Amino acid sequence: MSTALGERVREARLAKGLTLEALAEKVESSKSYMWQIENKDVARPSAEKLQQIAKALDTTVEYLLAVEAVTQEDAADTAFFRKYQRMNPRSKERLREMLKILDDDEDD
Amino acid sequence: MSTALGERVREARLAKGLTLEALAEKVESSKSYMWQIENKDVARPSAEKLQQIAKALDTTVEYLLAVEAVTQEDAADTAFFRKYQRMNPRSKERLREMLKILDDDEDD
DNA sequence: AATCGAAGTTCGCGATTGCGAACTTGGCGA
DNA sequence: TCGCCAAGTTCGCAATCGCGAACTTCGATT
Repeated sequence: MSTALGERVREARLAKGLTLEALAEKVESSKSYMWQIENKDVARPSAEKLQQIAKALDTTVEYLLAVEAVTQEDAADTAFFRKYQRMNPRSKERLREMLKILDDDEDD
Repeated sequence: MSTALGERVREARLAKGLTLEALAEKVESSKSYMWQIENKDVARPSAEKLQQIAKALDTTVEYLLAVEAVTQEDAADTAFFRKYQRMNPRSKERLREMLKILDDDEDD
């Protein structure tokens, strides 16, 4: 009766202490539809809606949609990327440099 | 008559040398619908469909949906993340450590 | 225990998605 | 130039989205 998507949305919503109505407002949607997404397995929202939801809940569409269980690794990855995005351009640049070095090192 | 989404899908599809039909097959959809997404501004695909498209075209839902022009910064960010994801766990771990350090440094 | 409000749930319906199948276009070889 | 085939396009319809408005639950307050 509920999907992985539904469970993830609910979990993220509650984690932020939001009600269905509050989420609906952030997302410019209706609470009845937010409820359906969380509870009815027929609810397959449009990409636009889901992106708004992801943004409101501070995650990504990718994460919300992931079919299989998200591994620890995946979770760490998206968390990493979110932090990265919030950094200032100089720090980003430095991280990108470091990646380049590590990446080259991998060929051995 | 065509949207940013449509243009991005078309661009990515052609870049990979795919026909509408070939893309449709990868995505488990129809070529008529692929065409509509690229050409009709009423086409607002479901999140699931768009994720399959993003995967087939080697991008992200986020990128395909981005409303405004994607800045150089954004492009660099997603490119960075894609590379990061392909690295081995040890390298990832090291990058995460580095981010932590740089992140703390930003408070000054 | 009665009332109140906030959160969640159900229902019905117009609007939109997504598809199959037929049709058009354009390039190329005989 | 004609036929041929692949790629792209149009059309009509079933299935689904997404919403408003009413209804239910349930805890808190008196």
